[in-house]
Amino acid sequence: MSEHFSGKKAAEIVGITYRQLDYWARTDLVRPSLADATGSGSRRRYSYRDLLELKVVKTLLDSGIKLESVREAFSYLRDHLGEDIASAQLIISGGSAILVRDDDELIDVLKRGQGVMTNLLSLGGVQKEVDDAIVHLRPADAAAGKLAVAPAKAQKAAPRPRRAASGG
Amino acid sequence: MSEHFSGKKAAEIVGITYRQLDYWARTDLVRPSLADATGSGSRRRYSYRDLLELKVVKTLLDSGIKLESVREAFSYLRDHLGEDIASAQLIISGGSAILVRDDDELIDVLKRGQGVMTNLLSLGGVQKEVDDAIVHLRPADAAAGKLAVAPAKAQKAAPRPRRAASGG
DNA sequence: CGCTGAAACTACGCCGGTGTGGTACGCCCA
DNA sequence: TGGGCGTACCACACCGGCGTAGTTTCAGCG
Repeated sequence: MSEHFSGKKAAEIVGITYRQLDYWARTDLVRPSLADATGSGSRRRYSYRDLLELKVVKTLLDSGIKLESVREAFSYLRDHLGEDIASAQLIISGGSAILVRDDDELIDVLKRGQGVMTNLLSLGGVQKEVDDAIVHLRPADAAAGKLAVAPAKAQKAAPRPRRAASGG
Repeated sequence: MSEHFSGKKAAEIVGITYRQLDYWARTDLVRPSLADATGSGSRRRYSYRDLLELKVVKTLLDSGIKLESVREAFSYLRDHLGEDIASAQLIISGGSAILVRDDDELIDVLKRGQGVMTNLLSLGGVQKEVDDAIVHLRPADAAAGKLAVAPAKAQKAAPRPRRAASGG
């Protein structure tokens, strides 16, 4: 029933316009992994994991990153991001990106990157925001706590929906 | 003779197109502080300090930051950036920006910013790059070391030389 | 099995940030 | 004071990333 999210819901939850969601899907940035659009009238179905990705994109945009850079960062993210999202730190710099799990490691990377611009994002916070938004936008029944569990599971069970990314 | 830089030279040194330099000057992002344009045929004169600002902008752009965010960051930078450029770390996040001088302070800020995107730049490296570029593009006479002094002064005038620009 | 509403699609426009190319104007030197 | 050259200016175009409006088509219901 509610393991998936419609396009509109997804947009609401992560705080973007439908137009953005649509554009990102078409241009291969974040596609619904449960059900892609198959023409006019069909329906996209976003997974919880997709919401996380959408939220990361939005967060990056809000912080002043160009969409182009976000695309490049994501080609890296998809390969290296496992289930343990909350504890990871994402660092992007131009076209490159790095994932860091440990705080000390993070500091190390920062010091090494002298002179080079570095963009940093704590993924744990992103996940929390999405969870909160889902609960807030819940139509009553889910407020019963059902979905408060599902997200935790979703990140563990999520297989990797691989789509053909066309170049970058 | 060489305390200032023409528009074209400035663009060369920092590695941007003249069109960008022109656009940025017109739109009030980085203006030549020694002599602004007063109409067609006039000449802009950039100071060394201006070069640093230009280079910071370019570095931010290269790292994937939107020009709009750069503008906002600079309105903060101009107020708070003193002489001690080399030891400062610039952190921007969307519209806000922070300057950090100390490494521990930096780490503190990063941890505090859980979930919020953070963009980080070490200004010391930027200065070094500019200095190198100036030397490399020198037409002989300046290679005599005249200008190698002026930049050095800028960073030495600082009250506390915390971290030398050697790292990078 | 047909209706209907929602969501995907299409077409068009806008704006910021630049590339290109041509023009006009000062600055410097003779 | 005039000539040449460097440079600012101007007009035009383009492209990405959307907003807006209108159209098409499917999903799900009765």
